[in-house]
Amino acid sequence: MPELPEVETIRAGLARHVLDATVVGLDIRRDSALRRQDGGRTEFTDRLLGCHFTAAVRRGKFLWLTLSGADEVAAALVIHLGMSGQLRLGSPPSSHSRIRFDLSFPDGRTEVLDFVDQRTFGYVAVRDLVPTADGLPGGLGSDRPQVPDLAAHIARDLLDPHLDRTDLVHRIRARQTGIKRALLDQELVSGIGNIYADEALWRAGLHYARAAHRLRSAEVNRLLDHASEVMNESLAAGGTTFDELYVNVDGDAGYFARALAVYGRTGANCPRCDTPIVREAFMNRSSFRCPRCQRPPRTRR
DNA sequence: CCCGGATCCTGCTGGC
DNA sequence: TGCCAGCAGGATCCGG
Repeated sequence: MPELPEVETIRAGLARHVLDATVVGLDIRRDSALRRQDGGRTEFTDRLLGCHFTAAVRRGKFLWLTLSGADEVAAALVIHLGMSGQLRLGSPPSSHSRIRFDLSFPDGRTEVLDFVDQRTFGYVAVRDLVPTADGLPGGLGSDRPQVPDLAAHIARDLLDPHLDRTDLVHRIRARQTGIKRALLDQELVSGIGNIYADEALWRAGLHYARAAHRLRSAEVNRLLDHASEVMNESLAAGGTTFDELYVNVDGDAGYFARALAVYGRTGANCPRCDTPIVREAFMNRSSFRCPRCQRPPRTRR
């Protein structure tokens, strides 16, 4: 399940391997992978063929390759991995490959880039770039103040040097909802998914249902520090690989799964106090927590 | 406007 | 052994 560290690992891989590559061929194997493409496969093909990639950029879980070519409008190939999307370079054919990109490099070398996606929540699309609301760079990997229209509503993430932390804390505390729901809201702060939300809450000793507006600024700041710390640690380990639905562009797994304290560890002992970790349904998904380190809030009546 | 629940999808797993 | 319910969860859509 790619969250910020996994998407960033993939972005860095693309930045290393496909910049300056020209798209010389496309094999669209499943139309639904283009469901966010205006004009469908025709427009996708027309806008992409002959372009080359100029930068690999990321904001939260959104990834894009900026394009240079015949198109007069600034555009990018937007990639959202959903929950099982992968980008693979020079990998053997996969039955879950949705789009294949034939790339040609200035030195004459060729390579195939595959968008692989088992559970099909991911998508790719060529979209226009629009100015950022704050005039600051659109994401990690580019100095241009532009983002794809599709990602214009997505907030900056915790690894973004232009994130306004004071404003973020203020906006989280203005929410009439539980703290985990706020952490997962990509319009508040992007990049955090179920895994890193649970890990950050465990590190901070907070229950997922604690009311966001009842937390002190210092508590929210501490929680965000933990979230950014756990994601940086994961990034250093190449991300979290559970069930092989996440690998980097070279097909390698990440090693952070072994460092998780609570996520997916039902019945295992809390690393801090040895109490068995519990799993609970919350927001239509699983939440893992230590029942001792993360006590439920008293319900108001 | 804000909040929260339902929904899309596929493949694997566990229970009977 | 075979079948089927349940589970995994990104973002988005819609109703209250």
